[in-house]
Amino acid sequence: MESSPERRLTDQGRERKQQILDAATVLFASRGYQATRVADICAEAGVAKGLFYWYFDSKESLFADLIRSMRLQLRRTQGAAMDPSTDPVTRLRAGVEASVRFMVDHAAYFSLIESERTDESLRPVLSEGGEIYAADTQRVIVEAQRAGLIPDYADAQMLTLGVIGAVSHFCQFHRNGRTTMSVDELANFVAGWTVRAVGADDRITLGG
Amino acid sequence: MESSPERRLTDQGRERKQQILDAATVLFASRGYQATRVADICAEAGVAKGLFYWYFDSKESLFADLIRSMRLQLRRTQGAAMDPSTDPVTRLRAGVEASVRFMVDHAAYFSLIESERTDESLRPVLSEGGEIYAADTQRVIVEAQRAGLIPDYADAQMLTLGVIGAVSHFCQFHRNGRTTMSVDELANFVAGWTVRAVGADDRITLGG
Amino acid sequence: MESSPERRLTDQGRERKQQILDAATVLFASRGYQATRVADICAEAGVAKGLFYWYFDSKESLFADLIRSMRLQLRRTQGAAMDPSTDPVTRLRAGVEASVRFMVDHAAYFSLIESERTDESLRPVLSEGGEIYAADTQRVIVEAQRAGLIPDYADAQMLTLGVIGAVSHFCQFHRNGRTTMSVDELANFVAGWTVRAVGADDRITLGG
Amino acid sequence: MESSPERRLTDQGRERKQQILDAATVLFASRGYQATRVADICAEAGVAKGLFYWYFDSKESLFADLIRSMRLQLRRTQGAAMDPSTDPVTRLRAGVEASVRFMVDHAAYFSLIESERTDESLRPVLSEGGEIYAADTQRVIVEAQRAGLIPDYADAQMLTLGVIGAVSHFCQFHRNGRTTMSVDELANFVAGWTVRAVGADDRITLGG
DNA sequence: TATGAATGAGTATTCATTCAT
DNA sequence: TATGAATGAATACTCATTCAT
Repeated sequence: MESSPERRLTDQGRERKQQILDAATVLFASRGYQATRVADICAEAGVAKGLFYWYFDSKESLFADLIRSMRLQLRRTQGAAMDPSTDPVTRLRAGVEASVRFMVDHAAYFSLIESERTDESLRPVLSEGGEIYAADTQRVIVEAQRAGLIPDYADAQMLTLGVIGAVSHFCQFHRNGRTTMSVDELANFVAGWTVRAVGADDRITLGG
Repeated sequence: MESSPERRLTDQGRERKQQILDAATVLFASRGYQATRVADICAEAGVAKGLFYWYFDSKESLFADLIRSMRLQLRRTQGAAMDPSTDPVTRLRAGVEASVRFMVDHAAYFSLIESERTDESLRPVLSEGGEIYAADTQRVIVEAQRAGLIPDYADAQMLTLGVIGAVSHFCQFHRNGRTTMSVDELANFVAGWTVRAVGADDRITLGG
Repeated sequence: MESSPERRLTDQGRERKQQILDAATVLFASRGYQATRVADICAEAGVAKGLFYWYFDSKESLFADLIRSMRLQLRRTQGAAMDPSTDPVTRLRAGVEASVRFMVDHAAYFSLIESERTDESLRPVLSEGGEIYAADTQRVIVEAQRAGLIPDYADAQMLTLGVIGAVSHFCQFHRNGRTTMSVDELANFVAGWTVRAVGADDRITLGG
Repeated sequence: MESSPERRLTDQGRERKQQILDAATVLFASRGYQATRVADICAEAGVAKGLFYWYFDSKESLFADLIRSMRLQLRRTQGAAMDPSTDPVTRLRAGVEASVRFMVDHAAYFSLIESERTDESLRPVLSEGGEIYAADTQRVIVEAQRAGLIPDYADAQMLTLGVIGAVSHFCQFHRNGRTTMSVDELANFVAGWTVRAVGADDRITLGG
């Protein structure tokens, strides 16, 4: 459960750790969590198997590290995109677009997150940080509802889940080559899709 | 790849096979495919380990059987719900509602399908029948676009992917206890969500 | 260890048993004892798996039956070929030739016997009847020694082992396609080989 | 097919590998290849089961290693015994004697090689190096024929097969306790047997 | 820090044999 | 006699993790 041994790492140490993280990222993304062996990761990273456990407590904890770091970046990116001076729907749209761009760029990580959901041992790790990432989205939806820009089809939480799910799903499709849209087109399409789905008047934001 | 040994099953045989399938369903759903041992399935079904291989070629082939059967039922259920005498958007709405109801009833199976996507060995099995199920949905969307009930935000395939993804996603949320909606409320909500998302005028169908 | 259940077989029963024996013969010879499954034998014989155990106690006992029957036939054939009115070396030669002919005709069985020698479970079965078959050979060698036709290079038992080994070995080579000799040439060659090896004057018997 | 993972072994590593090889040798020889479990080998060697696969790719590959090494040694031993300055028949005799001595000393290995011939999976391994070992024997036989020391009863290849077969057969008998000859007696006897069998004048070499 | 040898629990599948019908 | 469903012991191989150096 715990991520990694608390160690003061030298510069070389940080580098080594990153090598291992990078190797794991590539392999997890292409083969999945289960099918990726610790031995593979070490081989890919060019380090001995024993060293893995100097930097990480376990394969699972490495995975958790990866997920956490990715979610954090996603949240930052999304947050940065939502200009507080704009109206909530515009912010929702901007957040979705930024999320799509980020997810597509880091498609490998996110397909992982989505795919390993029923792995019993990973469930805690995976469900852990979801809410944090969702918080910003939910906030704009609540604001939009208060401002009367979104009807009360459902409570904000449900709409938030829908938005996040849609972003993730469409990015998966893109990753799997099931659409030929460019990233820009995709971002725009998904933003439109979610804005309409939550019940905001599409034209308002388009015209804005 | 192949499902199961070709055998003429007696009534008792069919029953036994079903026992094993049922046991597998329960366990796969709660633990995932990987974490479920053939031995567990047999214990749960109350049969000897060897008998598993009398009815199935492998753990994987049983899983494939399960998926195939579930997809078939889903398609039938959805198809039956779409009254051809109604307009496309109404049919879309009806299909989505039926899908939601069915998926929630069989949540265990579908969480599996969604979750095991990166398991290398299962990828072929899982991607195999996806398109078939999507066909009916895509058809109504195309019709709706031709009838001018849905704008050309995107091509029908992309919208179809979105609809299916939304249904599946919301059902997952329900299964995970992340919403307190009743099934009826959920079905209605998801139908509204998708109809709005594809760009249909929500009121038309609501008023119909 | 015991061969088969003592049963009074009907005509049909005897036929069925023979079907199974025939099937086993073919399969044992081509795949070896271990690699031949009881299920394979039954499939080849066209009977249900359960029936096997009506006619035989076990896979091993069937094998024992096969071996015994083959050895018996070999001994009869060899015995018939050794004309008691001729001198011992001539008889040896005749016996070897007959053995070679028989073994080559039934190469499949004998390669089995030779090959499964270290299979722990088969050792008793396989070593059981060897002496019986050797007895006739040993007798002529003893006679030949007494008659001064063979020097005392070694005791008769050792020479007998050598003769039998040679017959079996050369027949294996023939079976494996390692010689292009015809059966007649082979029989003649092996007879010459053994007669010389035991130390008999080759010319005597050739001229006889 | 391949023997073992390519690894640079430390001294300790070589030792460990040898421990496992030794254990396997003993067990294969007494129980046969099939009946010997990897777990048995490891227990006998006093190492954990997993370590087996650090040094060997599979049970089969270990067996192949064993066979190859033994054949190589046999050939060297035999070759060293055949003094090139002597006549071919003397060399044949010397080679046979050396082979017998070596085989009796390493009876365990060779009974294996002879016995596992029909094991489907081992056939390639077993037939692989047979010819190499035979080459030296065949050479002296050809020379002897050219020198007129051996009549043309048969082509050299057939005679070679016979010689090798005889050596192997008699050594089996010795191993099985079917003769009470000492190793020296056995070596001398088998040499005489083969030299006579190929048709060389026994006395020439005895007098030499 | 770094290595790689060592550990051992864990698992899908096979197959001779038994048994109810 | 005949069937084929049911049993369960047996086994090679994997891989996360630990440890001596």
